[in-house]
Amino acid sequence: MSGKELRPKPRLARGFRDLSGADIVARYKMIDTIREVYELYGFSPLETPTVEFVEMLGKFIQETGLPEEGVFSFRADQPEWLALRYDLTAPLSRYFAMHKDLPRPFRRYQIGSAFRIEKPGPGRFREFIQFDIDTVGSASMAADAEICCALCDAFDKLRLAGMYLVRVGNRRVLNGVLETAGVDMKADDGLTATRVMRCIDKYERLGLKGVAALLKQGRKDESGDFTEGAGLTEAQTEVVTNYLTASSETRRGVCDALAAIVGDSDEGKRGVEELIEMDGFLKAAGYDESKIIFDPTIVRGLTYYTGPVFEASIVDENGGYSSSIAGGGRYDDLVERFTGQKVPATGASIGPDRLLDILKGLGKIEAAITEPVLVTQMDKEHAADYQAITFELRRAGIPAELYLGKGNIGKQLKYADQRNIPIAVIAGGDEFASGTVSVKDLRKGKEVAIEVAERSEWLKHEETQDTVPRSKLIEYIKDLLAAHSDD
RNA sequence: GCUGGCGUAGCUCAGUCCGGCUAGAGCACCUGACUGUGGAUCAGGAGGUCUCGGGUUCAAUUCCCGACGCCAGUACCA
Repeated sequence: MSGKELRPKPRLARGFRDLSGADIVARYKMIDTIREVYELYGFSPLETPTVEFVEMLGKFIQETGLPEEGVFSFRADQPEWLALRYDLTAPLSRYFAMHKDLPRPFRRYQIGSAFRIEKPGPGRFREFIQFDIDTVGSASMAADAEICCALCDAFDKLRLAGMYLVRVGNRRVLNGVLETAGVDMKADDGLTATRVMRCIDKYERLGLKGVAALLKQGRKDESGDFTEGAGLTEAQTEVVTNYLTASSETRRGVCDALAAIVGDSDEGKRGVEELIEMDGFLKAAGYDESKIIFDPTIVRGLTYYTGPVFEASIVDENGGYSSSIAGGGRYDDLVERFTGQKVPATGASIGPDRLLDILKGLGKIEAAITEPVLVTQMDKEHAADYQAITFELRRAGIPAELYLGKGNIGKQLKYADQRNIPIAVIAGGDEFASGTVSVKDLRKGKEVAIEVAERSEWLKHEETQDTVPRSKLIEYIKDLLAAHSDD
């Protein structure tokens, strides 16, 4: 009575959400589908903890000794900073470095939440799931090609065939192009290089002109906010835009076009070579340009990529790329941080939250949850019988629930109605006297209700309920459920 | 982070410009009409520190300042 102002208001921390019922079932279904594909490719599951030392995540600022912004970090019962993982790739590197006896190459898939302190937006949260697949310890382009194929298979299995495209770029090619253009990638700690990546990453949204502006002096957007440019010269910018517009009907054609642009750069030549190799593996595996293409505008914003980079997007009806549903690439330096040894690695990450939104939007996933049969309680003295009926149904494999609240039969049926329960079992004095039970077909009742206005008339509709011998109950309900699933 | 918009019942919102009576509506919820039957209908009920804090005023949900939160755009995102 006095504690009202002490009572906390129920609320959620910014960027977090509750999920329930059908949303979760849909998620499980989607994840299962992808998992089957990954296992078919020979990847096996791995789970790592949600919490890591902030140092393991590489999100630690040397000078200040504090965690970087953007990570959820805290100190619990020890002096060292802990953090919620920021992605699944850094924990994978840690795991690989910790277990020297792992068979190499090490191939795993992992699904789990990652956490980032970022501005939440539509479909963007501070806790989100990632579904990663990686091969650690293989430098072969077959590993990269295979990752792309696995993504395609997963999307196909999710009934997205023909609606997506996996696009592949290569960091080495871009580095080569910049080298040829005379951009000093090592200058100012790679800041210029980073900026160039980020500009190109915005190509889809800003177009060639916007990217060109960003590459040079910078660009003012419509809200008046000025974004600093990468500071390239006119001539250098032209080389980059040339690179971005290199295209061809075939992957091999893109390689040829790129070869002409990278000039004498060894790094660039090697990048083109990698793409040619990938193309060979993809062809041999049977994946043509309808699924996987080469696209120079794919660079990815992250700095750690060292070779091929991938991005899977939904293709809208204008042929544009609307939403990105997976991304990844080769990162040969990530394990080196721990072991000092170069370990080549490549992988990709699907964003299940966004993918699920898309699947729902396209009606590609039915998110129905199985509601149980409800056994209602009418007479207290028959409580044991209701219990018995409920377990009888369960033992027959029929999901069933005994009504555990209080209230008369009307209230119990209302509960069933709200929960979308298909069938209610009703038994009172009449039924017990004659050794029967009544079975109410709530779904049919719902259909009938649409056309009936008068209550008296609605109660007259007797086809929604049947009284059957107790011994026939299971059989009757099974038939009824089967009839439901038919339509 | 920056710019703009918005914070009134569980939800969607009116009222606020131009300060004043008991702050409203729809949906949802609860009770009853209906005794052993969901929906619809009808009648009734409950639910609000009008985001929070300060200021102006006889008087603030309304005007002013600040904080926080939400939405949109933009930036950032190993």
